[in-house]
Amino acid sequence: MSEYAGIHILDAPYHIDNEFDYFIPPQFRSDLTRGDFVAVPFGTANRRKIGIVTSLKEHADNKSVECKPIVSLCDKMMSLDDEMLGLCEFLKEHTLCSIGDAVKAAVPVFSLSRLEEVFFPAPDVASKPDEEVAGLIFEYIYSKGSARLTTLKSKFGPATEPTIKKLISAGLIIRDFEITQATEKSASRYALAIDAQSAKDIVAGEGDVKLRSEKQAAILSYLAEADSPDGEDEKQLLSACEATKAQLTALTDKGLISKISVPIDRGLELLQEASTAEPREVVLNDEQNAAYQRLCELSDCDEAKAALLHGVTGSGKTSVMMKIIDRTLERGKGVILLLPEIALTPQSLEIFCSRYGRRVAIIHSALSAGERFDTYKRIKRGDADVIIGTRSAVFAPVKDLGIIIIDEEQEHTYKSDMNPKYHTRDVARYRCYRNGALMLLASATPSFESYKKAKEGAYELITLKNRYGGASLPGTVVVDMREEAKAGNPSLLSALMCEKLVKNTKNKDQSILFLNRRGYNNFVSCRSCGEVIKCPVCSVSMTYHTSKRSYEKGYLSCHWCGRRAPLPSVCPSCKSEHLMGMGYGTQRIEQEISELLPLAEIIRMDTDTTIYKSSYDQMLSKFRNHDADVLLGTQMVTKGHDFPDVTLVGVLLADASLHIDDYRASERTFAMLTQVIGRAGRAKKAGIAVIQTNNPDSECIKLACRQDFEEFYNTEIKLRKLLVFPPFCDIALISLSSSNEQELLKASAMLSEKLTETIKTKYADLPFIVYGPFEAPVYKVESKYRMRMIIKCSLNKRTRSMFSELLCFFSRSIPKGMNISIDFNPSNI
DNA sequence: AGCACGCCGACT
DNA sequence: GTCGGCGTGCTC
Repeated sequence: MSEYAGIHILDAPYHIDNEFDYFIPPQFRSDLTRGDFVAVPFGTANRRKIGIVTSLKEHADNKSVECKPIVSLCDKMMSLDDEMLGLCEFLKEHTLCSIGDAVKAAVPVFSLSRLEEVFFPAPDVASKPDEEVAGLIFEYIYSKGSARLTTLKSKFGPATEPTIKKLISAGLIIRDFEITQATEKSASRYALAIDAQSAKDIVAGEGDVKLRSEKQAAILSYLAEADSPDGEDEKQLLSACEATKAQLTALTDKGLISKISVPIDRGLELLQEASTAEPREVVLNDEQNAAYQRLCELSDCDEAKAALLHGVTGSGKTSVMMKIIDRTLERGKGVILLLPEIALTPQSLEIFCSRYGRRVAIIHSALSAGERFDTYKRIKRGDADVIIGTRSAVFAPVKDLGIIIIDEEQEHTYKSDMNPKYHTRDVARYRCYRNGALMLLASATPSFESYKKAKEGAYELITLKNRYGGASLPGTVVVDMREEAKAGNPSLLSALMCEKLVKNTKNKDQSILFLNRRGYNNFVSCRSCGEVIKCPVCSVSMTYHTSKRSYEKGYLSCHWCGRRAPLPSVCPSCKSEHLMGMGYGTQRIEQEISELLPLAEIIRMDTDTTIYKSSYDQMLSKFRNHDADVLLGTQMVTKGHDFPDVTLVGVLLADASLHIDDYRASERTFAMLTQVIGRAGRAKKAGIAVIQTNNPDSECIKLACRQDFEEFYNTEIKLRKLLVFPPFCDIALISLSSSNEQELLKASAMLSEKLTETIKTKYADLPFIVYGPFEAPVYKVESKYRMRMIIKCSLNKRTRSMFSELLCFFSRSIPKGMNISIDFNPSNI
């Protein structure tokens, strides 16, 4: 029986994330296995840490140090099986994260539980310390029996830690650790507890309550101005009023405002109701049936396979998916179905819940800690074998996995941008490989990486060319907005768009308008000096938003940090009064349409109107029930919902996303246009799509109008090859960030030097193309400056180990407050 | 990350 | 002469 265990510490930083050997006390030897979680002493202070057993061995590898013993075993329930442990090791190697980061992604509880320091009074203490603070702290611990460090710190301030050290060395108290569950995620919001008018009176000094502090008055007047029953977010409120939490507390105590705690759980109760609906019968047409038969062959052989289901919008991919899920379940195997967050609506879930009932488990980012853990256990017990969720659901511990389906495969939300920076596709491929399962990617506009692989035969390519039920693609009209401008139309709504909207509404048909820009005015600039108002902590301009439905009053908002500020009355730089809002957002368009169609019901759907998932769902059902005529919004309106009565789709700025500084700009634009155009004419009624653009000659826009993915791919892929961009190479993005600009510049120079040196010496045989260091496209965010380097290379074991060395070197030598990260094939450049 | 060891400046 | 600054190096 093994006497030693190799262990990875869960919260180790990357450069010390090695296997450490520990002695296994005899009582643990019989049931300790790889993948178990244990508590171990670590470091000179022997602080208690949680670790995971990654190997068992007869002898310790390092003979020069004595092994410390394992302290205790965690519940076996949590232990990782061989597949999951392997996955963690895979993630460490492929994304340069620590084992701990990978474990936290795979087992949600570990990201939510922490070790906390607790103090107990030592037995047989004769006298309390005579020094004042020490006496107070000691007495507190003594009277309570025990106390956590965090509690003590908040009660006794910065002197706490040194004092505690003294108390420990004097033998008066004992230190221990306990594992605590992090508290439920909730956001604090504040609303007026009195009516807006009385609040305004108080601010003006006319009310029955007198305010001493100007900041309190500012808060009160801000809330009175907004006057929203949902209240205002604490963070935004504080930054807008430049106030502190104490002032909010003071107002709350006076009874003038009230605090609302909103759990960041966005209403899942809708799902339970959904499961009572009658399951819909699935009938496949010939083309769908052929696709299904092919998938069955791939799935039935129980070998790891991958397929790409490429079907035009409306071709009925969902039905094929449902059939193959049925089939997989019949064969006694588990299913994971992944959807982009935005497509995870009660309507889309209802289809699956009604069909598979209690076997379904739903996982998404907004689950509370408790729900997440319950779901995890339910799946692990085998009580749920149809897992539906967003990217983190790819880790669901399903028994006997048979298929992983990734719907809307090209969506960039499948790439994580936090550690571990994995792509869902890669995790799915690994898991399918381990389980002999089928990975099925589905999309109308696949990513270039996947489509290339499919064409080369690495994935089985299955195509659905026809729309289901004979529905026809909408006719498309491209409007040249430059001509509109020449003709003196200052609006973002072309004459044609207006005409179609009016006609459509008159006919009681519905319309969808898509504009990928929130707010009222894009930015505010001064007509005298040309200055644009920028966010004080980010290097971007602020967007003007209106409050509620009055188009008069509004505020400035930074879309990068969320900061809000009132609109100044004079230009901050030249004091001129001629400030003007420029550029159009959804709010401005909403106003124009309501003037154009005074009787129509308009729904505006963007992040501002959908703070809660429930409001998003309500809007969609309202539109579906034909209780509204126009649905106007950002990305959200483009996603897979069937609205049979929609006959007009308008894209207001088709080229807006074409000019962003990313090699995938046209790929994304094409996908977005294809999707939104596909929203029209889903049923018997014929539809039309009006595409407004300043770039009517763009091939991307023309091909999207024809929904000709094949042609678009063929053209664009040549360009990629010529310029050497993915999928013909890999991209590594190294980012450095710090609030100290001087230090950052120094560090990035050092990084560049070190990188150049490394690839010229030890890795001279490998091709690397290095760009930078340069400033990130948005150089400053929340007062942190960001530099980056981009490296084109071909990822393999050796290139990854080059980056790993670099990351190790920097993560131990960079100053405090600075951050380095390496992202392979990032979703945004 | 956290903690110890270690070598130079401003204080009783 | 000491207290304490943070540079460097290690953690089974």
